[in-house]
Amino acid sequence: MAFIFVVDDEEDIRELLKYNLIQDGHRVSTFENGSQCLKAVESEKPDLILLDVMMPMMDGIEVCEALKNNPENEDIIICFLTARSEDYSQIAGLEAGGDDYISKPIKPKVLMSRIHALLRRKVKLDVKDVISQELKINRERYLVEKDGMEIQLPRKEFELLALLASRPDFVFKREIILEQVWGSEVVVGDRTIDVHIRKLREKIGEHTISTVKGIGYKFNR
Amino acid sequence: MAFIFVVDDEEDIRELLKYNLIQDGHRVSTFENGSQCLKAVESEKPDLILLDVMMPMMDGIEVCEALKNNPENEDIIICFLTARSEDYSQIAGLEAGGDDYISKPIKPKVLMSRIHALLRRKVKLDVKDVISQELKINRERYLVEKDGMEIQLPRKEFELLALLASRPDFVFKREIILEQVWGSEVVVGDRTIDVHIRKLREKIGEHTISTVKGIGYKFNR
DNA sequence: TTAGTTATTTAAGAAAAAATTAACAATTGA
DNA sequence: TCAATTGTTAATTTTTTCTTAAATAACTAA
Repeated sequence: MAFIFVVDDEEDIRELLKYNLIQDGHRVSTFENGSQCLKAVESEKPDLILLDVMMPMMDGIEVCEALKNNPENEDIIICFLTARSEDYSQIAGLEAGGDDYISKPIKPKVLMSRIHALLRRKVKLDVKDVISQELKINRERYLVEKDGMEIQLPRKEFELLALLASRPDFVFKREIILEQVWGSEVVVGDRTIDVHIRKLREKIGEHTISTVKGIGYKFNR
Repeated sequence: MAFIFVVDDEEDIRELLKYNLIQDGHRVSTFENGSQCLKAVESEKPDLILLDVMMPMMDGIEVCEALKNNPENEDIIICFLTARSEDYSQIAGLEAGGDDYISKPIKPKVLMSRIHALLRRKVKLDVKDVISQELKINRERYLVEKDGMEIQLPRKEFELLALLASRPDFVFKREIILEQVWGSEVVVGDRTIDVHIRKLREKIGEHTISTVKGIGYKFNR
């Protein structure tokens, strides 16, 4: 579902978080300090980093700043882990680029609902070509390859397809689709999605996208 | 993207720069003093050197002079790193052959945009002729060869073509085109791109460049 | 089965984006 | 400096894409 880094100097916390996150279907890497994490980010970018604020050597805020200084990392969601005793206003006020914070002691249910909320905002597909059976999506070239044939899709159709294909089999709710493809400000009706779905199905095959009534649509693997 | 040397006596600075440059896709070698750097230049020439001015033993200006004494190194871009307290006029006045300077403390974003600007100047010089089917682009001579016929293109048209042709099939967004061909400071309208595209198509053929509505343009392989 | 809800389909019109044209400004070079 | 070339803008037209509306079909649950 998502690729998540956990950075905390205490092993217990790392294990707790890892266990819960994996249960929830995510891929997880843990690090016991900031520099390990930064190094790892160079080779593979996670979707989200859970970052302890209080750590020896390099604190979470520094790690966050180091990350956010690089535009390539702007898509990574940072969520701080703070001890309850720490000053919230301080955390909230730091403009280091964090997206949220969760205070310890960590309640797994709270953690998970926060993570879900954060990931929902993201979903911004990575730039790599998503490949799925006889269908290839090339984000750089803005085109779709179906059985070797190149198909040019209009912008919205392309983005819609790219979104759905970013997580095959995952059902995207209509609201999420609107949020991701149209953006939160723009207000368009639900029918608009249908029409685009229809055009997509015409172009890339009826079976590739299926409807989940009452919920939304999904891309079939 | 480019091969960059970093010369600074402080390890922290070296690491910071290296980290950011690598993130940006460059190949980086670091040196803690001038003579190490000079020796390395003999075996492989970098595209750009980030050179601290204040260093024990041999300062950055001496290094620069030593480099520029050898005509073989004239293509290497030198960018000085200076402490804020140092006298700018002194730096600016030194005719040692530096191309730019960045003052400490270094803000990675500033650094990167400078580096981009410097490299943009360079890339134009040393990228060899891009060849694509019956079309050859000669960056040194600023002309295009179409079916053996030489076509002289105006500067902007040439740069636009050269940019698109540097990555055939890749869709360049309008904003990127503006950034690369016109530069980030200059503000020109989107229609300007259209007009240049049109002139290009007239001269080198309609099919060579295609439009991706809502996104930008691409050069067809 | 049937009412109620939700999705599909179609066609048409609105909106957005790009192409085109022509005129004007800036630059260059003689 | 003047003429020619190059670059930019503005206005208009054309094309493409997006959205809506309305009728129909499909599904769901009582």
